[in-house]
Formats: sequence, C-alpha cells, structure tokens
Amino acid sequence: MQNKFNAIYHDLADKIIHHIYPVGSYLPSETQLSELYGTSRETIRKALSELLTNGFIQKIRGKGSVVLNLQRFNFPVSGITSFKELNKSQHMNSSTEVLCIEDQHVPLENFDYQSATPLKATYVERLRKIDNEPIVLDRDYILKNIVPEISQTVAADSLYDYFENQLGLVISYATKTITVEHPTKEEAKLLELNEQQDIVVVRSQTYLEDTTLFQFTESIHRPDKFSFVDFARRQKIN
Amino acid sequence: MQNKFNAIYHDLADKIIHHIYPVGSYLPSETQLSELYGTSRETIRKALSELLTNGFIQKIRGKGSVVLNLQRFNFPVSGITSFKELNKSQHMNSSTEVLCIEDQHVPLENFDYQSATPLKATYVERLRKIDNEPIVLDRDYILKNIVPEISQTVAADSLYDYFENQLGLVISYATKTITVEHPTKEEAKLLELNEQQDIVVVRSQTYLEDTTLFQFTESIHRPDKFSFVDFARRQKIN
DNA sequence: TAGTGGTCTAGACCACACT
DNA sequence: GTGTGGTCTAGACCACTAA
Repeated sequence: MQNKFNAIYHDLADKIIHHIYPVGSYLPSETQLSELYGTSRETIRKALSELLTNGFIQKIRGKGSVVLNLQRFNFPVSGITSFKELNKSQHMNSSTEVLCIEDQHVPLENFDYQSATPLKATYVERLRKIDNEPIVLDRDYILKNIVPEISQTVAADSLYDYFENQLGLVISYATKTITVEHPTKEEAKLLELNEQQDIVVVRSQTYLEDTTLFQFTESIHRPDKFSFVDFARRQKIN
Repeated sequence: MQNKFNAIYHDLADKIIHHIYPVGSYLPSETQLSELYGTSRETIRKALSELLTNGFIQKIRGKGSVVLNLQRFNFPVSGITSFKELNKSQHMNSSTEVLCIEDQHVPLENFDYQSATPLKATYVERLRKIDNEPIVLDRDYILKNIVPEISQTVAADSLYDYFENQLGLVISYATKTITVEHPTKEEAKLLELNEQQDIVVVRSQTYLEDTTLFQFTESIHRPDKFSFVDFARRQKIN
C-alpha cells in the first residue's frame, strides 16, 4: 500500500464496511479529510473517486459524500477474479478437480478471434464444486509463449496465484461475453444436468499489463447456480 | 461538453474510433497532449483515465498509451443504457409494443428488497422486437413518489428520454443481477419459447443522483438472443 | 453567506523503459 | 540520460446547497 490515495481508499472502505461510517451518513468533507489524512485535496479526491466507482459512496454536489447500502456488491463478480479468491472471500466449502492438462491449439472460432497462425496453449479443464455439487466447468487455454509449462499441482491450486506470485505476470484486463447455450453430452454429464437444460457460458480473453494476450477461458455454469451481480453508473451515449 | 477533460476524452475517443490513432499505435505523450490541447497535464490525465476504464487504451509506464482493439466493447451493455439508445447506436430495426400500464405495488420479494411499507409504482410491461422477432420482455416499476404519471405515448417511445429530458431527473447508478430461470406460461408465449427453454432474467434497481431509489426493472430475455459483453480490469481482493 | 464538491493549473519528484 | 507515465501538492475559481 505505497500510494497515499490507495491507502486512504482502503481505510475509508474498511470504515464503511465496519459501519464506522454508517449507511446513509455523510463522510467528512474533502477538506476535512485532507486535514485528517494530512494530504492534499486532490489526493483525497482520487480515493473518493475509487469509492464512487466501486459503489461505496455517492457524491452530491453542495452536500457531501453519502455512504451507500451496497456492500454486497463489492466483491467483483463483474471484475476479473479467480475462483480461489472468490472462494476465500466468500468462505465457501469448495473443491477443484483437474480433469485434463494437455497441449492444444486455442479453438479460435469459439472465441470469435482472428489469428494468422494457430495459437499454442496449455489446455486445462477443471470442475469446480461447492458442497460437492458441480457448479462450474472451467476450460483454460494458457498461451505457451507466455507460460511454457503448467503442473498438475498448480492447476489444482490456483492458476492466478501461480501467474501473479510465482511468475510475476501482471494481469490487467479482460473482455467477457455471457451467452446461454445447449450443453454437449459431456458437459451435461459433468455438471449433472439433463440435456434439455441450457448452460451459461462465460468466455473471456485475458491480457497482461503490456497488452499481451495471454489466456482464453470458457466457463460453463449450471444455469440454476449462475448469478452475475453488477454495479453500473449511467453514461450517456453520444 | 463544458468540461475540458470531457471534451478531450470525446475527441480522443472519436479519433480512436475513426482510426486516426490506429490500433496498436501510441497516443502522443501526456506532455505533448497537454501542449496540443493547451491544458495542464492533470487534465489530460483525467481524459486518459476515462479512455482507460472504457477500454480504449492501455497505459504502459515508461512507454506510453497504446490504442486497444476493443471498439466493439465500447457500447455500454454493461452500463445503464436504454433500449432506444442502444437501438439508435446499433441501427437495429426494432419496435416496442406496450402490453400494459397500470398502478401496482412493487413485488419486493422478486428483487430481494426490504421495505416497511409497500412501494406504489406505475407498472409498465413492454415487448421488444427486432426484425419482428420478440427479444426482450421488459417489466418496469417506476415509483409514484418520483414520477406520478406515465402516458401510453411515453412508454411506447422511451422512458429514459422522458425522465431525463422532460422531467429533468438525473439517473446515476444501478445494481443488476443476471440469473437463468424457467419461464411462466405467459412469458414463454410472449417470447415464443417452448416451456422447456430457460429465460435470462436481468433485474435492476436504478437510483437518482441524490441516491433516491426510483425504478425496479425485470428484463426477460430469450436465451438464444441474449448476449452480455463486458470489459473488466483486474482488481485484487484484500 | 458559508460550506460543499467539480474543475483546472503549474509545478515537483519518482519509477520505469529505452538507447 | 532522456522521455514516459504515476503520484502528490497548494492554490484557484466555479456551481450548487442550505440556512
């Protein structure tokens, strides 16, 4: 937490989560906060603008910053989060079963992606269970030119942890699409569905800090277990 | 467009969309931009940070700001956008059929919302078609204490246009959940589905600038026509 | 009128990438 | 070393809210 504004953001977020600043109350004004934290007003404003985009507060001109009642939305299901992280922060009783690790080319047509040459990747297929019920079937294609090798133990634990903390990769952004499709026989079997039921498919492409494409993922969700929660701010279209 | 940084943001976004700054190239540096636009560097940085969060560029420390290849993600399906706006910006051949306008209480249990007293609302049910195929069934509950009356003509045109441009309401943010459910007979009939097929339900609560809750919406999507596109930046969980 | 957030400035120092 | 983006500052003026 080297940045001032980041430290202030987390301090304020904590205080909101623990109701030191209760829902519906106003935070101290920006000038008061800048005195409190011994920093300039612009730095305070950066921290507040983080709180704003993450749905902690609403700023009202001429009045102040109100604490919102949206704590439940603050875990970033709409962001990029690994299963292990989610699991940890939600205290779920979950497990991961590695079904397959092998070298494959990325099935580009699935991802609506153009490439002159085939993309070599490590294919990892994993089944995620919560309380012993299958919830998600994850299919990851991790590009070989970035990560040459992936071991069984890493796949069973957490790919993101390995990439970020062992390899020092900085994951930056992703594009996602969510659609509803018919399952294949295999998918239905693994997720314990009958073949009439649809599946929810979340496909994403993940990029590193330097804009290198790095991973393709296909997450197949049981429809009855799927829930996507989002917080959005209005933005006019021009 | 009174704000400098907003004007600069739109100018740069336009130039990216029209490939004046091609995909993969670098924008001029921040100091160059501040000379170009005759403004301070911090103002430029605000504009760039908008471009960043909307997926237009990626900033790389020590190098510059790279133009990303994500134009298709820039219409905010993940934001708050009205059907009419989307329609206009996507040039679709669409129509809206108003099925019902009447006074109702908000069915709070559907939205997992607590309230001591029932919430009086105008209920508007509309069926959205594209190329004469039913796509979405929208059910809006607009709270009476904010908007007392809604006419048939307004519902047939655009609620958001009415709220923002006629009534001067400022819509600020919303919470959304996406789930997959079984249709009722009526829903299946309206969307021309067989009752085996699932539906995608997007439920949202929309708030005004002053944090007043203002609208509940239930959007029922045909599963085969549903697609949700998102751009997300990585944020660590603490 | 006093206090609030919204915008903008001109400067400073730092960490990082490239050559 | 030079140029880049990342952070931070101290001050200014504005528009809005409330008493």
